Amino acid sequence: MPGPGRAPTGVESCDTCPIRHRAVCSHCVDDELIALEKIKFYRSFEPGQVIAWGGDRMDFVASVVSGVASLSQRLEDGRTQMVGLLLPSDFMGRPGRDVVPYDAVATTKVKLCCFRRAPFEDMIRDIPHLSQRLLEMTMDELDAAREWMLLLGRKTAREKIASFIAIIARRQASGSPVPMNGQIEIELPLTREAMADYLGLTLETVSRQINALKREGVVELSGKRHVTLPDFARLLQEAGDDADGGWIG
Amino acid sequence: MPGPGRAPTGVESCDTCPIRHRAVCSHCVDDELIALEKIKFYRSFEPGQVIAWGGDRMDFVASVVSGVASLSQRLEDGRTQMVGLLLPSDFMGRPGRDVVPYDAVATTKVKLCCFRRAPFEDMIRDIPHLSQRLLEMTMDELDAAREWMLLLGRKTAREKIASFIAIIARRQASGSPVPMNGQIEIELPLTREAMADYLGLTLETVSRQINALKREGVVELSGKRHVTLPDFARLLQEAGDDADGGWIG
DNA sequence: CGGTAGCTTGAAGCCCATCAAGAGGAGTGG
DNA sequence: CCACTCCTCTTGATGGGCTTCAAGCTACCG
Repeated sequence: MPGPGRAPTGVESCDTCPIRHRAVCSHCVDDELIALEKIKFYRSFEPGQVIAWGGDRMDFVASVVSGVASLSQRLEDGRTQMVGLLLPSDFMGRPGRDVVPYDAVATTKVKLCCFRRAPFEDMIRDIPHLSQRLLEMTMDELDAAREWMLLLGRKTAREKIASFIAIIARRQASGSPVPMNGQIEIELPLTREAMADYLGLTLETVSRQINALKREGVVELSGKRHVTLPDFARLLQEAGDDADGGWIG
Repeated sequence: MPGPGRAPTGVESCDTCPIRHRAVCSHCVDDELIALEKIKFYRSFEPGQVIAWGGDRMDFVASVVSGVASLSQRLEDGRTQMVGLLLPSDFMGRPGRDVVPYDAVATTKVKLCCFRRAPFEDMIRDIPHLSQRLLEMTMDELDAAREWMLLLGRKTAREKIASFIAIIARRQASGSPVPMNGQIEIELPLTREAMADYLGLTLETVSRQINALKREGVVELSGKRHVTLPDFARLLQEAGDDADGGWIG
């Protein structure tokens, strides 16, 4: 296991930050940003590295700058359910609570923009632009969690896999709507096992269903992780959602 | 189906409101409360009555004053998953969005304290006490949703039922921790079918598992809805959670 | 080359869904 | 009061989808 991810970074400015306009800081203006920059620092993590164990104290909150991290819960006997998938611009941690409730793990190389907890909590209180953006993002996460609950509770294994691929495609398109015609290329950011933990399945079932979709031409695989989608509408149909993907405006 | 639930209420004051200290308004002080009172009105709904259909415009947000309401998502073929269970003091609706993404249904007699959308959104912007409380509540809901995801994705039918009963017991204890010794009496606020929609099961499985727990003395039933818990620790054990119930500080 | 991590594939079995029938209780009206 | 209906819930029988257990495959790295 690699050591702690304290990054030996030089100075990095918010001006050139890739998530400047989507992260928790996106509504902030000049002096607010300067105040944030004073309490921020970067940390990097390697794939598989644990960012925080459930139950640990965590003395910072953070935005994901690049890479993918997951939040997981675990039952005593080891059964694991992923409950959050953090992509660039997503926020990690909860102001007002210093103990992490879930295991946070880097699933790819991850770079975090971290804010020390105490000053960040003060700023949440004092800077409406910050707390309002955090409220928006938390509500978006709640919507996503509820979509996810529908998947976990009611979809078949095949639908779960198709839904997952659709979710990744949409999030990698990042903002702009996914074109319904034309090829779409995506990179799965999770292992089969992590996908199983995301979807409430076993890794064997994940493998079987992915290969079933491949055999039927719904997806094409190059290597284990790279996926080509020849017909996104077909994928959505397999996912069991509405034609438009069931996304909530 | 009964008509719309516009309540012919007389004046009702926040001073005597049962959810005054837990709802979205709980941090508000004198003049803030007066401003809220100007835009509030009450509506009541009968069991089974639809509060809002998914896709509808909703021109208010609301706090649940009494009773229980549910939020549900539905796939095209009719499969239904409950994604929210709203008990007294819970908040309904999302500032900044006027279309409801889920079906909202009263599962018991429900009384809502409603705020007209537009002025409420202005107040969210202008009154930090309001937006900060809403942020807290939204984060609590997100935590609950994630606990729920673990249940949906990884627990057995038996564990789901035990977990559900434990959740209801805790929420009816409302704040104060559930005593681990002594009898606990609860009232199930849902039909078997609604429980099935909550838990990602069929109503037959719900019925079978409840009666299995009864046969084994984990719960006692009087009528269909009233439950006595002779040993709460035993119930938690059946739920598969940690000894303390897996609640996140 | 061996070792390991990630993935695929096969075989067997169990948990839960599905289909079906009936019991219990509340409300209605004769 | 009883017959009737409707709704909720219970119980039984059957089967399928997914898990579990097991083995082998592929790529990568020492």
